[in-house]
Amino acid sequence: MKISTKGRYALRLMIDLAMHSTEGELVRIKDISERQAISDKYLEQIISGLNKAGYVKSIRGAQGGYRLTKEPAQYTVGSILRVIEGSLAPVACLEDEVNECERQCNCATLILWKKLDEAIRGIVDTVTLENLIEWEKGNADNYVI
Amino acid sequence: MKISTKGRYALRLMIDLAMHSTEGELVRIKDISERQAISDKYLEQIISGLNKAGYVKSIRGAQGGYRLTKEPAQYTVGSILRVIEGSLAPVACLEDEVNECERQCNCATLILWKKLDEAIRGIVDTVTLENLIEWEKGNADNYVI
DNA sequence: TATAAATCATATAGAAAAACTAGGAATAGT
DNA sequence: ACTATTCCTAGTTTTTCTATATGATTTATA
Repeated sequence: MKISTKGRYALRLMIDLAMHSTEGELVRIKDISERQAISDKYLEQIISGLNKAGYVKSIRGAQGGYRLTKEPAQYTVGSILRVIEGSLAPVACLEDEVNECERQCNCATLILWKKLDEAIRGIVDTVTLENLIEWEKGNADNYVI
Repeated sequence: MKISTKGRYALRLMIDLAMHSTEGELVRIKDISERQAISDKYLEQIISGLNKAGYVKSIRGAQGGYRLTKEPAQYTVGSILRVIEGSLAPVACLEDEVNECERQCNCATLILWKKLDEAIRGIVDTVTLENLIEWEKGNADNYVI
């Protein structure tokens, strides 16, 4: 019941990107890698997924880099995590439109999983990248004081 | 971000135990294994943990078996899952009393993880084994109709 | 046009965790 | 004694996670 390292890195990557590209400047993987102390090759893999999902725009070649394609408020945490981790449902049988589990007709735990799924979605689909940035700024202030 | 198979089996085991030991009768692993279609050796491992946690009482030898030690309403889903899976916190840095992560002072995502953790606990620490049994009975009825 | 700087693509290695499986010891009722 | 059961420990297989490695492709710039 853990968020993967890849998912956590993806959020930090998006926060970093948002905070270092306020005017749409391009940000290099290498810089994010250094600031966040995450392997650049690993970040490449992660951002590749975000790129294919259309969450970031990439420019290749020298002086290239990445920038967000939307305003931070337009990204929910859940949308980012799902690109990287796949479904955030707590059990596999909630993932498909049609539940193919043969037990579902008398599966008490399914009700539990649905409640848990709702609770999780209530957070991840509500909190946005903009919120994360606000919090990051708030914390930085606290840190100074 | 998934509940493990072991955790799901543990809940089904406890539900089965509760429903087949209403008067405190002993229930054999073999019977649970057959009813739930789960390997008996795997169930042994799982119930061993529950036994050590004092959640079930075991009687060894012929005519032996297991029974619950408390009323179903006394077990939260979270307490059962934690015996089997360990902490249900969505990130490791929420597990210890003292957060040792060096980033925590300016970690925006920590606020997110705390919210997510609260949401999860709001479900797993509220729903009890008794609730699961009620739902199981309710579903069984629906199935008949 | 050559060079350097960047992303893009793919493969693979290593470690850790998950999901079982197996064998036999200990215990207790008949 | 015999049988039925839990208890204990180790091992095995599979999968997933995390990260690294290599090189191709693209593009700005000297």
